[in-house]
Amino acid sequence: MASATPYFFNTLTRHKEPFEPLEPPCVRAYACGPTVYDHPHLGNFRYFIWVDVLHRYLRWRGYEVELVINLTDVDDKTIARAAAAGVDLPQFTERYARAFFDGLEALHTLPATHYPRATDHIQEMVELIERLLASGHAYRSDGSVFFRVASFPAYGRLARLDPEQMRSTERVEQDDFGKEDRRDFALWKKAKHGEPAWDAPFGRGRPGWHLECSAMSMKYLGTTFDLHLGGVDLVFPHHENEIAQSEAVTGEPFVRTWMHCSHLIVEGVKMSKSLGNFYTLAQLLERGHDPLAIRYLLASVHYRRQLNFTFEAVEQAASAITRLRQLVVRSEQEASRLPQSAPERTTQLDNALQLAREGFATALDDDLNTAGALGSLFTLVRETHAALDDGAADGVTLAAVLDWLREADKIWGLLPVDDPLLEFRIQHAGKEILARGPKVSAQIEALIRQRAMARAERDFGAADRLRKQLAELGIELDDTAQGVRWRRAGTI
RNA sequence: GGCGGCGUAGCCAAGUGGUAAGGCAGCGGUCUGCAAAACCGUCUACCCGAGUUCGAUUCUCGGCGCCGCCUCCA
Repeated sequence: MASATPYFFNTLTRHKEPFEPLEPPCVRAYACGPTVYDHPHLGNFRYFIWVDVLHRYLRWRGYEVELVINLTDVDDKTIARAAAAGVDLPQFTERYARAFFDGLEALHTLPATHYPRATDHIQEMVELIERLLASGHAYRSDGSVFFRVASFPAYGRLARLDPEQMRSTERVEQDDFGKEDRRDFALWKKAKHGEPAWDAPFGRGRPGWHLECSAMSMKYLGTTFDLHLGGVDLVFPHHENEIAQSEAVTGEPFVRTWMHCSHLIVEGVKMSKSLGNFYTLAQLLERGHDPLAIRYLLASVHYRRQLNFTFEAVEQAASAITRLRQLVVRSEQEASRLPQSAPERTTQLDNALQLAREGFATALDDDLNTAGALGSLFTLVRETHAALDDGAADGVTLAAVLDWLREADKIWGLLPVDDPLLEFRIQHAGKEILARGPKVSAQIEALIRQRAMARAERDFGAADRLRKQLAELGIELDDTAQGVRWRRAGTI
């Protein structure tokens, strides 16, 4: 692929900036991961799909991406929920870590390089705290340790918050007791009875939430790295605090580009349990929604725009995927029998391909404009169908289209991969029929053969009965000019 | 109260200082034994008001509506 420069919107500067990794071709990225205290919901996956598309885009652009997604497995919520469930914390969090990974798999995300867990990095966090204490950026108070925000003048730069105003906030939290300044935040929380705790030189306790991300990101990616990703809600205080504690320790810039994904709303309103419109991925899959339709929908809206999730839109997404796959299926069927030289009139399809390539790349390079890229992609889909209908396509150009669609799909992850195909020819009643589809049982294969023969005899009554019989077995048939194609119901 | 985002056809959603991608749905055709897919045609959009401009959906201001952040929620 051409080596155009991506432009990303950097929350730090609030501008789109050319993205140049510190040490190309390597890109080091950290994405704030889930707190594993419940089944991940749609909003979580909107974010993780975005991370995945960004990951795939960077690889597609030729970068070697080191992606770290952490799991928060110790915090107020995990502790409280585990206690309520009467389960050990590790056992409890493992349950939801599993649910998280299951969801990622169902949605066809590429694996990250590391999935570190907070509880496996207590030592790294303790070391950071010791260094912060030694340099005066942190202080002990009643068994806990707090970060001294006043010692870090750049505080508030990411979130664009006025430090003076923050100081005068009325809100009082339980953990605020013992702070020098309202803005200070906990690095280490004093052990409470019955809660998980670790020994540390400054007292037994557990880490504050923000610290884990500093510890794990710097451990795996270095003290300065390229990209740090999160949901918009994390801009403040989480990321602001990460910057403060990390840069206070290292004296170096922590992250070069901060990117944040907007939230998802459902049917036009905020997703919340009290409104009854709160959905986990597992719930949607149980309802029979196609995970890839969900993937498509979540990926098709620009990440900085609030995404309005509707059930109608999921169905529409499923249709859109079908359209894309239909073209791939058709092209595969027709490519080999088309002339392998390019007659002049195919320049039309070739032009369409070039336009699609350019439009697609340009859109993605512009702050990962997925909707724009899909526009280019589907324009080519239409043009290719039209060229095939008009007999204006040659095998070489069509193969190039097919190659490009597969290349583009490295970002979307919607096309079936290495789906084993079964193919056979039936010669009957003076006709030869090609049949192809995914692997099926011998019984189903026999029915498909029978029906093909019935059709060759023009015994359509029998053919329709067999079609119906196969439908009951979950197999649908498409009769095309190139032969019969079967597929599992609901797939393409 | 402070800060920010959004408002494009029936639905989802790009984009642009010179009347606007794409997907889905609708309608009318073509093709098809049936079914599906596909193709062609078609319908329909830039929240309201003022301003800047030769010209604004695109810039500015105001209004309305929706959403979010302001210490642990992706």
